[in-house]
Amino acid sequence: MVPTIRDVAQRAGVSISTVSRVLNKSAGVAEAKRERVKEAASALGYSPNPNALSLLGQSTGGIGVLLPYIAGDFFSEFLEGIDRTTRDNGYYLIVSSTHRVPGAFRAAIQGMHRRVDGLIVMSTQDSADSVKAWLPDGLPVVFVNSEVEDRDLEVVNIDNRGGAYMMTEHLIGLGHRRIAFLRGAEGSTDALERLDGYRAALEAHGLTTDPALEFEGDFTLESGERAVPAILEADPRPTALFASNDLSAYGALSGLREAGLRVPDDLSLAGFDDVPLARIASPTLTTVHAPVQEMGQRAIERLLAQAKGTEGHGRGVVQLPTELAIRESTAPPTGSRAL
Amino acid sequence: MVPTIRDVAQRAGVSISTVSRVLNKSAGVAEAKRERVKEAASALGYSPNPNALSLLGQSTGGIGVLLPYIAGDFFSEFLEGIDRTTRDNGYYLIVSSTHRVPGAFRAAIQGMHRRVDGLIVMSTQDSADSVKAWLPDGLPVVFVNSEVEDRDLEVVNIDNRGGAYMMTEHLIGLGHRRIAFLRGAEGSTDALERLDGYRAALEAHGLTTDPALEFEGDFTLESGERAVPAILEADPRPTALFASNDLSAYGALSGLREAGLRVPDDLSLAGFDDVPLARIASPTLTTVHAPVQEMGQRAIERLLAQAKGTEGHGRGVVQLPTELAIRESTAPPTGSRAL
DNA sequence: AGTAGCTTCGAAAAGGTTTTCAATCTAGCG
DNA sequence: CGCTAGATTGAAAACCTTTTCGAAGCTACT
Repeated sequence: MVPTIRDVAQRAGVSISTVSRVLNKSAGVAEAKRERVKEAASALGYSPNPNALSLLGQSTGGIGVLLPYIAGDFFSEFLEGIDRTTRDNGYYLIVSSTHRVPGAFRAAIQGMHRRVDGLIVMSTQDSADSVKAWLPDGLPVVFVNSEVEDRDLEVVNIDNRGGAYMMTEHLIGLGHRRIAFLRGAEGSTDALERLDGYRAALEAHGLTTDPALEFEGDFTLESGERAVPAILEADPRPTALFASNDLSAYGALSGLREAGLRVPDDLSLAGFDDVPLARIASPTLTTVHAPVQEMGQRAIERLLAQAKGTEGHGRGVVQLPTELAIRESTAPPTGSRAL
Repeated sequence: MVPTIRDVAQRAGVSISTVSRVLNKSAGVAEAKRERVKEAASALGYSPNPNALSLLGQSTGGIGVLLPYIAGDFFSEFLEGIDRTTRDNGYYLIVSSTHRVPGAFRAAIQGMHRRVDGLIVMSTQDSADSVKAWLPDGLPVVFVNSEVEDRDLEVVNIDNRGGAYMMTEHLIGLGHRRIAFLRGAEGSTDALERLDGYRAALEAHGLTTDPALEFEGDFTLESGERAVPAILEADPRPTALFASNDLSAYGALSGLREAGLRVPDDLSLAGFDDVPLARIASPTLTTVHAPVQEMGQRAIERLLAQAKGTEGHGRGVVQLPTELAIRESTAPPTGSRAL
């Protein structure tokens, strides 16, 4: 059986109050007893029952993380970023994924209630404001990669719009005029913001946005593969494809290869996220570098600050800047020249 | 404030015992009161405080997962496999990673103690038997991908040795005679078993193992890249490279390309794991398919069975079979012909 | 020497729940 | 009508810890 404070007290010949006092370094206990208690505690390998602590209203020591998925570079990198900082601060991580199932969010929050001191929520489906409504009052929360209206919520976002804008400009700069876009998952905020950046850049450069150039996708490899035939049938055929994320870009790459087209010779291809393999697999992928691990770190830092009450400053939205990673998969369109 | 059972009792005009009885569907409560209690509970949005439950010695509802890392296809796929089954059974997931730091394991276990009903441990560093020693008695545990001697421990492994053996045979079958091996992380069990399978296959086919053909690596992209110069300097130069995992295989691929060599024309390349991109990125990678998600599922199923006491059967080691995924990156060596 | 004040420590409450035990009430049977 | 068995319900213990409160013992000052 696991030792309780009572066992320690008995072994040291003192009351449980004294044991508690010694172990929590509070007020005066005679040196002799203090020694005996310490000895007894370590001999028994005692550690306080965390449930009892939580029940007393002390912190639970848990940080909840709610994600759409766990697998995949994007989410797992993010988790990794959180994990380290969390543990360094003596917290542990409770993770749950929703798989974009409606209602799963609510259930997950319900389940984490009173088990965690704070929550990091990546809600790509519901807006932060609506999720906020299911949250218990007073629970510190940091939203990540989420759409938000209430300026009083803490949010750490990646600058999706800016990244997509830059990438589109890069393609335009290479001389592309018909640039197709492979959309992300329906209802996802990232997907929308990236699309938005793409459109804005086109318009800023005097190119018209064309719904016929925006193809359905959902961030998966398969969706990238599936989209290729339709893209190739567009008339006139686009000279570049900007995919909403790297994974679907690779899917498209596979589909293009099957169709006998070469990248970037026949078609330029760009992604978003900068997964580790993007700079390795051939052709190396031009993409928008998203600081995912950093996003995790920032989120957890702000959450801990909030939980410890040392907040006050810094409410609101943080936009982490993205960077272009220009690699082999983009080039000037055949028969034209870059400016 | 969050409602407690007392609030429900008050609102329904009964004692807390009655509320508890109604909510736990135990013995007879008059129909009228039963109704009133149910109504009050749902009106208040009451749910029992999980800490109080845990304190009573009931289950905590938590399942702990200890991994070396979280990021990366291998680990995150594994987590994903666990996550779903866990949630479907009403448990939640506590995740911690050790980053292969010595001692981190012990600390993590300490932290999870009494917060979880069971543990899934992927210990690539310490053997399962030695980890078992730090575990609290009576805590259900399933080891995963771990070396084990004690036949009474529950273990779910991937057949690393068999997979590496098959892959090596595949390369030999193509006509390769000098097959280099890129080792995995120092001290990792997977790494050792895969190396073992490679060596065994060589010997079984009358080829001598040669330490000069076994190159240092640690499962990372970078280590694959770094190893290339040494591999190319080996005399005579190997005609095939079998990397301990896909990631380092891609690293090697990048290094090879930099050196001006083509895969598989100048050198065949094989990996292990079968990450999603392996069948997409060019050239598609010949690799050993490891059923990682399934491993997660099996582990959690056996753990839950153990926790619920419905075990009895099935102690011991389960080896999940691996399969060859033959793709473009392997071919007969130049100037020779396959049998 | 008596007492005020401090140090040291134990008893007990609180936190939320389940479960056991005891009590009350009702209905049925003789 | 009286008694017993069964149904229904509430009080209280137990889980483990921290913290408040109060008591006891001691020192030092008047």
